[in-house]
Amino acid sequence: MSYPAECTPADGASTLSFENELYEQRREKLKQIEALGYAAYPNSFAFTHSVAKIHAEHGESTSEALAESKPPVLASGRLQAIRRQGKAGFCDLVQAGQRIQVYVRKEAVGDNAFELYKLLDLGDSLGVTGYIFRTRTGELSIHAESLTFLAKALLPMPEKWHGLQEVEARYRQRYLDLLSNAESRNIFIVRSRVIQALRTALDREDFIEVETPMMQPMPGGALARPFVTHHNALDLTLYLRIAPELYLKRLIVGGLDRVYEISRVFRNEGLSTRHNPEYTMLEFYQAYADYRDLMNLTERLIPEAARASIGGTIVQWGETQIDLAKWTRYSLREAICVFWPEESSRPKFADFNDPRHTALVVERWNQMNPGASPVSMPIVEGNASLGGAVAVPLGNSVLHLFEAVCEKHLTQPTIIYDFPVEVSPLAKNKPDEPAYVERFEAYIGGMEILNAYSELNDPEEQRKRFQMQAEAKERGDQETHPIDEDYIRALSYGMPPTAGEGIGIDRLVMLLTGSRSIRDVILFPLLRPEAAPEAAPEDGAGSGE
RNA sequence: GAGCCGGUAGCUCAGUUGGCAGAGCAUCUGACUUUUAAUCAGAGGGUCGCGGGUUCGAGUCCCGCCCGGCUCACCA
Repeated sequence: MSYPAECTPADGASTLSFENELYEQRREKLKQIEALGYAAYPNSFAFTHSVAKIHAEHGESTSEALAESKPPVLASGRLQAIRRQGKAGFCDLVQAGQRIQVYVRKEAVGDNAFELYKLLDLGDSLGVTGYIFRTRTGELSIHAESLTFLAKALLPMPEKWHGLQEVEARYRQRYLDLLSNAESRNIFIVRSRVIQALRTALDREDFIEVETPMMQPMPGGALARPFVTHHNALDLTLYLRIAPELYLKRLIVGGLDRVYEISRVFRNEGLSTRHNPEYTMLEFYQAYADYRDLMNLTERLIPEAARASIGGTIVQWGETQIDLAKWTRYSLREAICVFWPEESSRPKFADFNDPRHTALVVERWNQMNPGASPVSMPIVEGNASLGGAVAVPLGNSVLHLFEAVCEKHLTQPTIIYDFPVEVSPLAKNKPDEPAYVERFEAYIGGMEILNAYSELNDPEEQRKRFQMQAEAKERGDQETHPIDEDYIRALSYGMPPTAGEGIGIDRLVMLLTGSRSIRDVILFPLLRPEAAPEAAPEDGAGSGE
C-alpha cells in the first residue's frame, strides 16, 4: 500500500495508544489459547443455526420435548456475558442482535475446551457445538459439547448495562455503539428497510435504477456550494455533485421515461442536527407526469416505506405523534395566511402578488419578531438597499416569509405547493400564473423532507432562468445555479412533460426512528479528526483554501 | 461565528468550602457443576482533555486552547 505524499501518516504522529494493561492481559490469554491447540485467528466456522433460527425453531419447545430429542446445533456469536461457576458455567452468545445462552460443563466439553472457556473474555467470538435444552429456570440454551475459538477482543467492550453513552465515541467508534446499543443497531436496520421499500415501490411502478456521475465538471441541480476536486490525467477541475438532477433529466430526454437514483450528494456547507456534508437522496423522474401526480405518489410512497420499515405509519416525534399516512396540502401563500399568528394583521393571498403589499406584510412580521433575524424585504421601487439590508426579488422574500412564519408549525405531514419562480430555476411555470411554478415540498416534523416539481422543459425559458441566476450572483448571492449549456442543448432535443422529486433519506429515517440528530442515522457522520497532530505535517505547497 | 453544557479508571458515573482520587461494572487471584446485571472473599488499575496562572496546596478558582453536544446565526 502506498500513500500520496501529502497523505502519508507522519512518523508516529497519529498513533493511538491503546496498548494498556487490559490489552496485554488479553494478548497473553490469546497466546495461552494457541498453546491449547486452538488457532488464534481461524478462517471460518460453519454454523448450522443462526441464533435467530434457534429461537424460531425451539422458542416454543418444552423442556421435556427437548430433553428427549436433544436437537443438535452449531452456533456462533460474540460473548456478551460470562458467568463462571467452578467446573461449569454459562455464557451469552450474541449474533445479529439475538442472544442465546450457552451452558459449558467441564465433563461435557472436556478438559481442553474447559481451559479455553476459562480464557475467554467479553467480546470474543466463539463457535459452539452442542444440543438445545432448557435450564432449570426454563431458559432456552445450548448444552455445549465442544467449543471453537474464533477471534479475540483484545480491547474491552463497553459496560454491559449502560452500553456506550458518550456521544462522541458513539460516532467515532460506531462499531462499539452498534455492539452495545440495540437502539442504534435498530436505526440502521430501519434505514436499510426504508431504502429497500422505496426501491421495491419504484421498481413496481416501472422505474429503472440508474447511476449518474458523482464527479461533475459543473455542479448543478440545486443551490449549494460544492466540494472541489481535480482529475490529474485530464487536468480537470471536478465538483462532487450537489444533486443528480440534470443528468437524470438528460436520461428522460434519452427516452428512459422513468428513472431513479439513490445515492450520496455532497454540499460544502455547515453541519447541524439536520445537515451532514454528505447525505443520501432518492431522486426520481417520471415522463408524462406533473407535480400533482407526484403529490399523489408521495402520499402513497411515504406510508409504504413506513409500514415496511417500522410496521406502521405512526411515529413519536418529541412530545407529539405523527401519522405519516395523513397529509394536508396548502399552497405556499395560503400557508403564510393560515399560520399567521395574529388575527388583526393576517395577510391576504393576493398580497403576495404585489411587492408593495408584501413589503408591508414583511415589515409587520419583522416588527412582531424583534429578536429574530429579519425576513428580507422585497424590491420595491427605490429601496434596493434600504437601511443596510439588501432588498431581494419578490419571490425570495415570500419564500423567506413562509419559512419564518410556517416551518416550525409543519409537524404533521404537509405538502406546500406553488413556489415563486425566482427560487425555482428548474421548475415549470404555472400556466395561469407565470410568477409561480408547479413545485411542492413536503414538511414533516418541522423538516423539509422532499422537493418536487413539474420539470421546466422549454430550453429558451431555461436559458432565461439561468441568466436570472447569473444576475443574482452578480448581486452577491453565493449559491446560484450556473448556466449549463450542455443541459440546455439536451432540452433543445425535446424533453417530454416530466415531473421529478428528491427525497432526503436521512431525514426520513430520522422521523421513522425518532432521531433528533441526523448524525444518529448516518453510520459515520463527519467529525473533526480526533488525533490533533502534535507537529503540523510539513506543508510545502499552499493548501487550496 | 455566538451563547450554554460537557470531557475524571477499559465503560457508566460521583467528587462537598480548594485539603490523601472514589463507586458500580469490567479486569486479576481464590471458592463455587443450572446461572442469568450470578454470588462470596481479596487485589490491581488515574497525564482528572491540553497548556499556563493564583495558592502552602487545584479535579475543584482564573486565562488560553482542543474535542464533542445543544440552541441560535449563516446557508438552502
